[in-house]
Amino acid sequence: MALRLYDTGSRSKRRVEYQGDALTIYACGITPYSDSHIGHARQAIAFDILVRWLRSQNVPVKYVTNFTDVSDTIIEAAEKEGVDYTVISNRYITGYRKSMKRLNVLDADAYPRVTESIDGIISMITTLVEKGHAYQGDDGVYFEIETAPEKYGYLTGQTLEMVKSGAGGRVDDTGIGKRDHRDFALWKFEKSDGPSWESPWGRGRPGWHIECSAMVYEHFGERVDIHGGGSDLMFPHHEAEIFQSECCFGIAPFASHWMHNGMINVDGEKMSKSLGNFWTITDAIDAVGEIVLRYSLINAPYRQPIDFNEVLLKDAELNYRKLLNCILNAGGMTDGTSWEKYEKLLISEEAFVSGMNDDLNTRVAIAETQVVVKLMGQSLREQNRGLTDACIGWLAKYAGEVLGIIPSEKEISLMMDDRAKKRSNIEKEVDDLIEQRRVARSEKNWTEADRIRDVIEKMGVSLQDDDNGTHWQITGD
RNA sequence: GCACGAGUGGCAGAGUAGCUAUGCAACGGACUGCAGAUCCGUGGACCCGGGUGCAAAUCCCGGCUCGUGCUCCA
Repeated sequence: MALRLYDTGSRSKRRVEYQGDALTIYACGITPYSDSHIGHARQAIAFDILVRWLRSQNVPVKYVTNFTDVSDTIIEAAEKEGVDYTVISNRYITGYRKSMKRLNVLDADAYPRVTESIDGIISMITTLVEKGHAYQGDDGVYFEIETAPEKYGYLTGQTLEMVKSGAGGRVDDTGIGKRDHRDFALWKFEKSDGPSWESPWGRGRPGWHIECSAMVYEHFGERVDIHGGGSDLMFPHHEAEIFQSECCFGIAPFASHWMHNGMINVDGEKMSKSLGNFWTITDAIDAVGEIVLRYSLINAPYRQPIDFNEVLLKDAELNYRKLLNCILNAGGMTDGTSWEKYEKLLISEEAFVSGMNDDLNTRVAIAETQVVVKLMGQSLREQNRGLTDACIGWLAKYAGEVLGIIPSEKEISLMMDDRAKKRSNIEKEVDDLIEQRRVARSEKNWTEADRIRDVIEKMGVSLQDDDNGTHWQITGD
């Protein structure tokens, strides 16, 4: 396979390979305790682009992403509202799925939930206890780091000693029954009346990390080709998964590639509720539209931090408008037009493909898309239908199918209808005004001509004067 | 403190040894009565100091600055 992907484990770009019938991808999803934010959107889009790219290259892919549908945060939210915890998790899962759809994120093959994976979780913990990697403490079952110290720091380069010295007071609150503060919980015993399940060690609920190991096993077996999530999950979450899965099944590596997307800052600061610079996905979509949001989130390659700010959004919006206008001006999408006769398009294709194969460089991919949009602008001007159709074919495949930044054909044709309707509603009036303006212009009455132009533009119409007279079109909404 | 990553034109942001990134902005031009839109073109950059090379933004060493992580996190 031509795709080279950065692997956090080896800290290098490595060729992607797969062993079974399909390439397996697991991404850690959200904990649904509040509205999803643009950081969640970025993570989902990064993996969506990975899946779309592989599929467009005819690689069979199985993609699974989970919901951590039981957690302290969910339980707190439920208590606050006086509802069952499932009310909270279901509400935000529904909201998340809805947002993903709007952002053109394709459905994963499965969305497992912790609460539906309890059996698998218990069975993994049982094995870990039997093999001597886990022990029961006063308040839960813990994984014992000292039983596999060589695995510590695989993703983050941290050593056992560093965590002890640097973590300050925070390590005190993570469980009182541990032998070592770096051990992590596999099963937490029931404290009050929160959700809990029977287990060989007593009623309780899973620790945060074990769910993903269990779900990967359930869907893919002992190992997975690509595993990932936000870079903030590297430690401790993903390192904990490595301990659990590798020790449970006696295999290594658990994941061939670890893929981590970068975080989002807002106006140069970390996005957080307390700073008040927090964007939920729905807020962002309301502000700029769903595809512009998606465009802005793939403007930088997935590993780079993104600064979410006015300039980024303005840029994404402008470039998206250009793309969309070209398509609308060309009369919408056309089916299956190839571009192999046009050398410029082949060159752009080559650049796009090699950019994507180089660790999913969406920045290069977007740059090539912009090149093609420009070419299409020339083509429309010259009324070169063959080239225009070829450009549309290129854009449909690369900007549409791969990057997901073109609305569906259905939406495009709705936009076209809408334009046509608007046009026919005002056609007569505009034509009359243009005629009046033409007369004023022929009399060199520029004041009157400009006044009429203002009137026309207020109707949402833009005029173009050229040799053949005056043309007009509905301004992009 | 330790770990990981980053510092590129006015701005966003690719490139990782020799060949135009791209977009916005600026400037010049075509078109226009003017403007807008569109198109054509121009200039301008590689944090600092050393080193290796015919050649370094790109590799190596040192420094400075910034971001993130270090058991809530996408």
